[in-house]
Amino acid sequence: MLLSEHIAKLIEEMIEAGEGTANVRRNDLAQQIGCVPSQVSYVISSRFTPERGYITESRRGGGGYIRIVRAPMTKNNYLMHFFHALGNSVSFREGAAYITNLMESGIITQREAKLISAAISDSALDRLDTKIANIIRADIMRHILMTLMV
Amino acid sequence: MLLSEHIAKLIEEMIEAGEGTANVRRNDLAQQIGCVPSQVSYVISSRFTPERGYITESRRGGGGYIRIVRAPMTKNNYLMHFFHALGNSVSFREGAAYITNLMESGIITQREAKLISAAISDSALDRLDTKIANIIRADIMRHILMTLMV
DNA sequence: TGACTTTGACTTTCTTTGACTTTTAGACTA
DNA sequence: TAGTCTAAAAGTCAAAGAAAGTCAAAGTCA
Repeated sequence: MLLSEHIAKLIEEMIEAGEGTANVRRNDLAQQIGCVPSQVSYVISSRFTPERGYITESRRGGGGYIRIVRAPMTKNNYLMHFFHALGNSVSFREGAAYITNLMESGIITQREAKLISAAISDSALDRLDTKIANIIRADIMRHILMTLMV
Repeated sequence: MLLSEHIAKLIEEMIEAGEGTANVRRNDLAQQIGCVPSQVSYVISSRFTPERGYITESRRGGGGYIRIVRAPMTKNNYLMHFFHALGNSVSFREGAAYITNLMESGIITQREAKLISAAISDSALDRLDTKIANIIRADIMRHILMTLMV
Protein backbone atom coordinates (compact mmCIF):
# COMPACT_ATOMS: atom_id res chain seq x y z
CA MET A 1 0.00 0.00 0.00
CA LEU A 2 1.03 3.53 -0.70
CA LEU A 3 2.76 5.28 2.16
CA SER A 4 0.33 8.16 2.21
CA GLU A 5 -2.63 5.82 2.24
CA HIS A 6 -1.14 3.87 5.07
CA ILE A 7 -0.74 7.01 7.12
CA ALA A 8 -4.26 8.14 6.31
CA LYS A 9 -5.57 4.79 7.45
CA LEU A 10 -3.73 4.96 10.74
CA ILE A 11 -5.07 8.41 11.39
CA GLU A 12 -8.58 7.32 10.56
CA GLU A 13 -8.26 4.52 13.05
CA MET A 14 -7.10 6.98 15.64
CA ILE A 15 -10.10 9.16 14.94
CA GLU A 16 -12.36 6.14 15.19
CA ALA A 17 -10.83 5.06 18.47
CA GLY A 18 -11.04 8.57 19.80
CA GLU A 19 -14.70 8.92 18.94
CA GLY A 20 -14.21 11.63 16.42
CA THR A 21 -10.91 13.17 17.37
CA ALA A 22 -7.33 12.07 17.02
CA ASN A 23 -4.37 13.59 18.73
CA VAL A 24 -1.45 12.98 16.49
CA ARG A 25 2.12 13.52 17.54
CA ARG A 26 3.70 14.15 14.22
CA ASN A 27 7.24 13.05 14.99
CA ASP A 28 6.19 9.96 16.87
CA LEU A 29 3.85 8.84 14.15
CA ALA A 30 6.48 9.44 11.50
CA GLN A 31 9.05 7.47 13.43
CA GLN A 32 6.64 4.63 14.07
CA ILE A 33 5.87 4.43 10.37
CA GLY A 34 9.39 5.13 9.25
CA CYS A 35 8.94 8.25 7.18
CA VAL A 36 9.86 11.89 7.40
CA PRO A 37 7.62 14.00 9.62
CA SER A 38 6.55 16.29 6.83
CA GLN A 39 4.99 13.31 5.14
CA VAL A 40 2.47 13.23 7.94
CA SER A 41 1.77 16.91 7.37
CA TYR A 42 1.26 16.21 3.72
CA VAL A 43 -1.24 13.49 4.34
CA ILE A 44 -3.19 15.58 6.80
CA SER A 45 -3.31 18.59 4.55
CA SER A 46 -4.29 16.59 1.51
CA ARG A 47 -6.78 14.19 3.08
CA PHE A 48 -8.18 15.61 6.29
CA THR A 49 -9.49 18.83 4.86
CA PRO A 50 -12.54 20.87 5.83
CA GLU A 51 -13.93 19.91 2.45
CA ARG A 52 -13.97 16.35 3.60
CA GLY A 53 -15.39 17.22 6.96
CA TYR A 54 -12.37 17.54 9.18
CA ILE A 55 -11.11 20.40 11.27
CA THR A 56 -7.53 20.46 12.43
CA GLU A 57 -5.76 22.36 15.10
CA SER A 58 -2.18 22.13 16.22
CA ARG A 59 0.52 23.29 18.48
CA ARG A 60 4.29 23.41 18.06
CA GLY A 61 7.04 23.19 20.58
CA GLY A 62 7.40 20.86 23.54
CA GLY A 63 4.31 18.74 23.95
CA GLY A 64 3.14 19.77 20.52
CA TYR A 65 0.39 17.91 18.71
CA ILE A 66 -1.98 17.95 15.77
CA ARG A 67 -5.59 17.44 16.64
CA ILE A 68 -7.94 16.27 13.92
CA VAL A 69 -11.64 16.45 14.55
CA ARG A 70 -14.33 15.00 12.40
CA ALA A 71 -16.86 17.78 12.31
CA PRO A 72 -20.15 16.62 13.73
CA MET A 73 -22.81 18.52 11.85
CA THR A 74 -26.52 18.30 11.47
CA LYS A 75 -27.91 17.67 8.04
CA ASN A 76 -28.88 21.16 7.22
CA ASN A 77 -25.72 22.62 8.68
CA TYR A 78 -23.88 20.18 6.60
CA LEU A 79 -25.69 21.14 3.48
CA MET A 80 -25.39 24.83 4.22
CA HIS A 81 -21.74 24.35 4.85
CA PHE A 82 -21.27 22.67 1.51
CA PHE A 83 -23.43 25.17 -0.21
CA HIS A 84 -21.25 27.99 0.99
CA ALA A 85 -17.99 26.17 0.71
CA LEU A 86 -18.70 25.46 -2.91
CA GLY A 87 -16.80 27.91 -5.01
CA ASN A 88 -18.23 28.99 -8.30
CA SER A 89 -15.89 26.61 -10.01
CA VAL A 90 -15.34 23.03 -8.91
CA SER A 91 -13.18 20.28 -10.34
CA PHE A 92 -14.55 16.76 -10.48
CA ARG A 93 -12.11 15.71 -7.80
CA GLU A 94 -13.31 18.38 -5.40
CA GLY A 95 -16.91 17.66 -6.22
CA ALA A 96 -16.40 13.97 -5.64
CA ALA A 97 -14.90 14.73 -2.24
CA TYR A 98 -18.02 16.65 -1.29
CA ILE A 99 -20.22 13.84 -2.45
CA THR A 100 -18.28 11.21 -0.55
CA ASN A 101 -18.60 13.33 2.52
CA LEU A 102 -22.34 13.74 2.12
CA MET A 103 -22.64 10.03 1.73
CA GLU A 104 -20.51 9.21 4.71
CA SER A 105 -22.52 11.53 6.86
CA GLY A 106 -25.67 9.77 5.83
CA ILE A 107 -27.27 12.65 3.99
CA ILE A 108 -27.40 10.90 0.69
CA THR A 109 -27.47 7.23 -0.18
CA GLN A 110 -24.72 5.47 -2.03
CA ARG A 111 -26.90 5.27 -5.07
CA GLU A 112 -27.60 8.99 -4.94
CA ALA A 113 -23.90 9.60 -4.56
CA LYS A 114 -23.21 7.64 -7.70
CA LEU A 115 -25.95 9.40 -9.52
CA ILE A 116 -24.67 12.85 -8.62
CA SER A 117 -21.18 11.76 -9.37
CA ALA A 118 -22.27 10.72 -12.84
CA ALA A 119 -24.02 14.00 -13.39
CA ILE A 120 -20.93 16.04 -12.63
CA SER A 121 -18.33 13.66 -14.01
CA ASP A 122 -15.64 14.90 -16.32
CA SER A 123 -16.93 12.68 -19.04
CA ALA A 124 -20.49 13.96 -18.78
CA LEU A 125 -19.16 17.46 -19.24
CA ASP A 126 -16.32 16.72 -21.57
CA ARG A 127 -17.79 18.65 -24.44
CA LEU A 128 -17.16 21.79 -22.45
CA ASP A 129 -13.90 23.56 -21.98
CA THR A 130 -12.44 22.59 -18.58
CA LYS A 131 -12.88 26.04 -17.13
CA ILE A 132 -16.48 26.25 -18.16
CA ALA A 133 -17.13 22.68 -17.12
CA ASN A 134 -15.95 23.54 -13.62
CA ILE A 135 -18.34 26.44 -13.45
CA ILE A 136 -21.28 24.45 -14.75
CA ARG A 137 -20.40 21.67 -12.35
CA ALA A 138 -20.61 24.10 -9.46
CA ASP A 139 -23.98 25.30 -10.73
CA ILE A 140 -25.30 21.78 -10.96
CA MET A 141 -24.08 20.89 -7.51
CA ARG A 142 -25.62 23.99 -6.03
CA HIS A 143 -28.96 23.09 -7.56
CA ILE A 144 -28.73 19.58 -6.28
CA LEU A 145 -27.84 20.71 -2.79
CA MET A 146 -30.89 22.91 -2.80
CA THR A 147 -33.18 20.03 -3.54
CA LEU A 148 -31.64 18.12 -0.68
CA MET A 149 -32.27 20.90 1.80
CA VAL A 150 -36.04 20.73 1.32
CA MET B 1 -3.87 -9.45 -34.05
CA LEU B 2 -3.91 -5.72 -33.82
CA LEU B 3 -2.09 -4.30 -30.85
CA SER B 4 -5.08 -2.34 -29.66
CA GLU B 5 -7.28 -5.41 -29.86
CA HIS B 6 -4.78 -7.35 -27.87
CA ILE B 7 -4.77 -4.71 -25.18
CA ALA B 8 -8.55 -4.54 -25.17
CA LYS B 9 -8.69 -8.29 -24.74
CA LEU B 10 -6.31 -8.22 -21.81
CA ILE B 11 -8.32 -5.53 -20.13
CA GLU B 12 -11.53 -7.43 -20.72
CA GLU B 13 -9.97 -10.44 -19.07
CA MET B 14 -8.97 -8.31 -16.14
CA ILE B 15 -12.51 -7.04 -15.85
CA GLU B 16 -13.78 -10.59 -16.03
CA ALA B 17 -11.39 -11.77 -13.36
CA GLY B 18 -12.23 -8.82 -11.18
CA GLU B 19 -15.95 -9.41 -11.38
CA GLY B 20 -16.71 -6.28 -13.25
CA THR B 21 -13.82 -4.03 -12.39
CA ALA B 22 -10.23 -3.90 -13.52
CA ASN B 23 -7.50 -1.91 -11.90
CA VAL B 24 -5.03 -1.14 -14.60
CA ARG B 25 -1.60 0.25 -13.95
CA ARG B 26 -0.94 1.93 -17.21
CA ASN B 27 2.83 1.79 -17.21
CA ASP B 28 3.00 -1.80 -16.02
CA LEU B 29 0.52 -3.00 -18.57
CA ALA B 30 2.32 -1.14 -21.34
CA GLN B 31 5.63 -2.61 -20.32
CA GLN B 32 4.21 -6.09 -20.07
CA ILE B 33 2.79 -5.78 -23.56
CA GLY B 34 5.71 -3.88 -24.94
CA CYS B 35 4.07 -0.71 -26.14
CA VAL B 36 4.04 2.92 -25.14
CA PRO B 37 1.85 3.80 -22.19
CA SER B 38 -0.31 6.16 -24.17
CA GLN B 39 -1.39 3.24 -26.30
CA VAL B 40 -3.19 1.89 -23.26
CA SER B 41 -4.89 5.24 -22.82
CA TYR B 42 -5.95 5.15 -26.40
CA VAL B 43 -7.50 1.72 -26.11
CA ILE B 44 -9.35 2.65 -22.96
CA SER B 45 -10.69 5.87 -24.34
CA SER B 46 -11.74 4.32 -27.61
CA ARG B 47 -13.15 1.03 -26.37
CA PHE B 48 -14.15 1.32 -22.74
CA THR B 49 -16.50 4.24 -23.07
CA PRO B 50 -19.72 5.00 -21.21
CA GLU B 51 -21.53 4.45 -24.50
CA ARG B 52 -20.33 0.88 -24.43
CA GLY B 53 -21.18 0.43 -20.81
CA TYR B 54 -17.98 1.21 -19.00
CA ILE B 55 -17.13 3.81 -16.43
CA THR B 56 -13.55 4.75 -15.79
CA GLU B 57 -11.82 6.58 -13.03
CA SER B 58 -8.14 7.26 -12.56
CA ARG B 59 -5.40 8.78 -10.53
CA ARG B 60 -1.99 10.15 -11.42
CA GLY B 61 1.18 10.29 -9.42
CA GLY B 62 2.71 7.67 -7.19
CA GLY B 63 0.40 4.71 -6.82
CA GLY B 64 -1.64 5.89 -9.76
CA TYR B 65 -4.13 3.64 -11.55
CA ILE B 66 -6.98 3.48 -14.01
CA ARG B 67 -10.07 1.73 -12.80
CA ILE B 68 -12.55 0.45 -15.35
CA VAL B 69 -15.96 -0.66 -14.23
CA ARG B 70 -18.46 -2.46 -16.37
CA ALA B 71 -22.09 -1.63 -15.79
CA PRO B 72 -23.94 -4.82 -16.63
CA MET B 73 -25.99 -3.99 -19.69
CA THR B 74 -28.35 -6.88 -19.26
CA LYS B 75 -29.70 -5.39 -16.10
CA ASN B 76 -32.51 -3.23 -17.21
CA ASN B 77 -34.19 -3.12 -20.55
CA TYR B 78 -36.11 -0.15 -19.46
CA LEU B 79 -33.00 1.88 -18.87
CA MET B 80 -31.52 0.67 -22.11
CA HIS B 81 -34.62 1.83 -23.82
CA PHE B 82 -34.23 5.29 -22.36
CA PHE B 83 -30.58 5.28 -23.01
CA HIS B 84 -31.14 4.70 -26.68
CA ALA B 85 -34.19 6.83 -26.97
CA LEU B 86 -32.27 9.78 -25.65
CA GLY B 87 -31.15 11.97 -28.49
CA ASN B 88 -27.89 13.82 -28.29
CA SER B 89 -29.76 16.98 -27.46
CA VAL B 90 -32.56 17.17 -24.92
CA SER B 91 -34.62 20.09 -23.68
CA PHE B 92 -35.48 20.36 -20.03
CA ARG B 93 -39.09 19.58 -20.86
CA GLU B 94 -38.16 16.34 -22.63
CA GLY B 95 -35.71 15.42 -19.90
CA ALA B 96 -38.30 16.00 -17.24
CA ALA B 97 -40.67 13.72 -19.11
CA TYR B 98 -38.11 10.91 -19.07
CA ILE B 99 -37.56 11.43 -15.39
CA THR B 100 -41.23 11.32 -14.59
CA ASN B 101 -41.46 8.19 -16.58
CA LEU B 102 -38.61 6.56 -14.73
CA MET B 103 -40.18 7.51 -11.44
CA GLU B 104 -43.57 6.23 -12.37
CA SER B 105 -42.11 2.94 -13.41
CA GLY B 106 -40.44 2.64 -10.04
CA ILE B 107 -36.89 2.77 -11.27
CA ILE B 108 -36.01 5.87 -9.33
CA THR B 109 -37.43 7.37 -6.18
CA GLN B 110 -39.17 10.69 -6.00
CA ARG B 111 -36.18 12.17 -4.28
CA GLU B 112 -33.88 10.89 -6.98
CA ALA B 113 -36.20 12.35 -9.56
CA LYS B 114 -35.97 15.75 -7.91
CA LEU B 115 -32.26 15.48 -7.68
CA ILE B 116 -31.83 14.62 -11.35
CA SER B 117 -34.28 17.27 -12.28
CA ALA B 118 -32.19 19.83 -10.41
CA ALA B 119 -29.05 18.65 -12.14
CA ILE B 120 -30.46 19.15 -15.60
CA SER B 121 -32.69 22.14 -14.91
CA ASP B 122 -32.55 25.14 -17.17
CA SER B 123 -31.34 27.25 -14.31
CA ALA B 124 -28.44 24.93 -13.48
CA LEU B 125 -27.32 25.21 -17.07
CA ASP B 126 -28.31 28.76 -17.75
CA ARG B 127 -24.77 29.94 -18.27
CA LEU B 128 -24.71 27.90 -21.43
CA ASP B 129 -26.21 28.73 -24.73
CA THR B 130 -29.52 26.87 -25.11
CA LYS B 131 -28.25 24.63 -27.87
CA ILE B 132 -25.19 23.62 -25.95
CA ALA B 133 -27.16 23.24 -22.76
CA ASN B 134 -29.38 20.71 -24.48
CA ILE B 135 -26.40 18.70 -25.59
CA ILE B 136 -24.79 18.77 -22.18
CA ARG B 137 -28.11 17.84 -20.64
CA ALA B 138 -28.26 14.76 -22.83
CA ASP B 139 -24.70 13.86 -21.83
CA ILE B 140 -25.52 14.22 -18.17
CA MET B 141 -28.66 12.15 -18.46
CA ARG B 142 -26.85 9.43 -20.33
CA HIS B 143 -24.26 9.26 -17.58
CA ILE B 144 -26.91 9.15 -14.92
CA LEU B 145 -28.73 6.36 -16.70
CA MET B 146 -25.50 4.42 -16.80
CA THR B 147 -25.12 4.56 -13.05
CA LEU B 148 -28.67 3.35 -12.62
CA MET B 149 -27.94 0.28 -14.68
CA VAL B 150 -26.24 -1.61 -11.92
C1' DT C 1 -9.31 9.04 -49.09
C1' DG C 2 -10.71 8.76 -44.44
C1' DA C 3 -11.02 6.44 -40.25
C1' DC C 4 -8.48 4.10 -37.04
C1' DT C 5 -3.69 3.02 -34.80
C1' DT C 6 0.75 3.73 -33.08
C1' DT C 7 4.32 6.51 -31.20
C1' DG C 8 6.68 9.78 -28.48
C1' DA C 9 7.35 14.32 -26.62
C1' DC C 10 5.45 17.17 -23.39
C1' DT C 11 2.06 18.35 -19.40
C1' DT C 12 -0.33 17.80 -15.17
C1' DT C 13 -1.16 15.71 -10.86
C1' DC C 14 0.12 13.45 -6.77
C1' DT C 15 3.83 11.68 -3.59
C1' DT C 16 8.13 11.62 -1.09
C1' DT C 17 12.04 13.76 0.93
C1' DG C 18 14.84 16.95 3.33
C1' DA C 19 16.49 21.47 4.51
C1' DC C 20 15.18 25.35 6.81
C1' DT C 21 11.76 28.31 9.82
C1' DT C 22 8.67 29.30 13.56
C1' DT C 23 6.52 28.40 17.87
C1' DT C 24 6.34 26.75 22.53
C1' DA C 25 7.21 24.67 27.14
C1' DG C 26 10.43 24.35 30.43
C1' DA C 27 14.93 25.24 32.50
C1' DC C 28 18.09 28.42 33.91
C1' DT C 29 19.77 32.92 35.37
C1' DA C 30 19.89 37.54 37.56
C1' DT D 1 9.86 36.91 39.84
C1' DA D 2 10.98 38.30 35.22
C1' DG D 3 13.67 37.56 31.49
C1' DT D 4 16.34 34.63 28.48
C1' DC D 5 18.04 30.38 26.54
C1' DT D 6 17.28 25.88 24.65
C1' DA D 7 15.49 21.84 22.87
C1' DA D 8 11.42 19.89 21.10
C1' DA D 9 7.88 20.15 18.36
C1' DA D 10 5.14 21.47 14.17
C1' DG D 11 5.10 24.43 9.69
C1' DT D 12 6.77 25.58 5.01
C1' DC D 13 8.62 25.05 0.72
C1' DA D 14 11.00 23.52 -3.15
C1' DA D 15 13.08 19.76 -5.62
C1' DA D 16 12.90 15.13 -7.24
C1' DG D 17 10.20 11.15 -8.43
C1' DA D 18 6.19 8.53 -10.11
C1' DA D 19 2.18 8.01 -12.60
C1' DA D 20 -1.46 9.18 -15.81
C1' DG D 21 -3.21 12.69 -19.48
C1' DT D 22 -2.83 15.16 -23.94
C1' DC D 23 -1.89 15.96 -28.50
C1' DA D 24 -0.11 15.96 -32.92
C1' DA D 25 2.51 13.58 -36.38
C1' DA D 26 3.16 9.48 -38.82
C1' DG D 27 1.60 4.95 -40.18
C1' DT D 28 -1.95 1.45 -41.71
C1' DC D 29 -5.85 -0.46 -43.72
C1' DA D 30 -10.39 -0.88 -45.94
